[in-house]
Amino acid sequence: MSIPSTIGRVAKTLSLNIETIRYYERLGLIAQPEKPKQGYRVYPTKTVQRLQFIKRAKELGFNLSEVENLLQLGDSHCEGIQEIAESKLNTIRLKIADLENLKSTLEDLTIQCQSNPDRACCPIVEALLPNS
Amino acid sequence: MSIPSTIGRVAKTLSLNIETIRYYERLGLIAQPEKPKQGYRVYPTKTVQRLQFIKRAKELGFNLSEVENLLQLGDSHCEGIQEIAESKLNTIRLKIADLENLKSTLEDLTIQCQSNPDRACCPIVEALLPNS
DNA sequence: CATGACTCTGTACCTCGGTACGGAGTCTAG
DNA sequence: CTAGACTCCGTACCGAGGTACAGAGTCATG
Repeated sequence: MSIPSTIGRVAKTLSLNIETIRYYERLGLIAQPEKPKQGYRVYPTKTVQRLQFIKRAKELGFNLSEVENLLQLGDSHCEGIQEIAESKLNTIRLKIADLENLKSTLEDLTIQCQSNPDRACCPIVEALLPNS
Repeated sequence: MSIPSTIGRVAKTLSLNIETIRYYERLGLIAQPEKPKQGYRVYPTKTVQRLQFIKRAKELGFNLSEVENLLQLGDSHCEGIQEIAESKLNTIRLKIADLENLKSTLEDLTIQCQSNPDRACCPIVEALLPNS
């Protein structure tokens, strides 16, 4: 028999807090797993993967309700998925474009900084604002 | 004489809450403006731009202490700026790369979805996880 | 000069995303 | 069989980022 995936083990392998896992369960982001051994949660691989996905999505800056939406993509049966995915994609594209803007502004800025003869000035706020 | 930029007007033009502006002042993100007219804050253009910048940066997913760092770029005098800017640039580049990953995964996914003959399945969680 | 709109300061309160803790039961290695 | 580690549930608490008063003063318009 393989060692059972109890909450502590899952938490350790995913680098999540035990309480966080239970918190996600309370929120309904993951299902409560079977609790055969006198009430201890034992997690199936699917749920562990789901937790892993939640973690990854959060690191990318999605909040928990957005994560919930993303997970719906996997839960539903190819119906209405197109729209959810497309709108999520648009959000992502916009975010990338904005970040690209900010990136090139900052790049220009550091170049200006490097070739700056006097060490006063650095009109950065002025440089950043025209983008918006 | 032009109409004075009181807090309410600034809030309205930037779509910020009045309390939020005062909150940023408490945090030191913006300076307390002159208060000539019997104690009413009157905002110079610089501060309004600064607020605009804060808002923009926040929309891009920076938290307030990161925003503070970004603002330091504009406040300081070309000393030590290079390092701050470079590290901020790296953060941004990583964030963009991550989002690009997620984007292409989602794009593949929707294509798979479109060409899916039966409307069951949609193995999205499985599709997303291999990236991590 | 009064009425309504605006602002002031200070403090209390709210949501989100967790985190910690108490008190009890369970499991396991020696 | 017992000590220590793990888990259960419920509730309380935390930090970040605001948001909402209350009670008082100010300004602008008829």
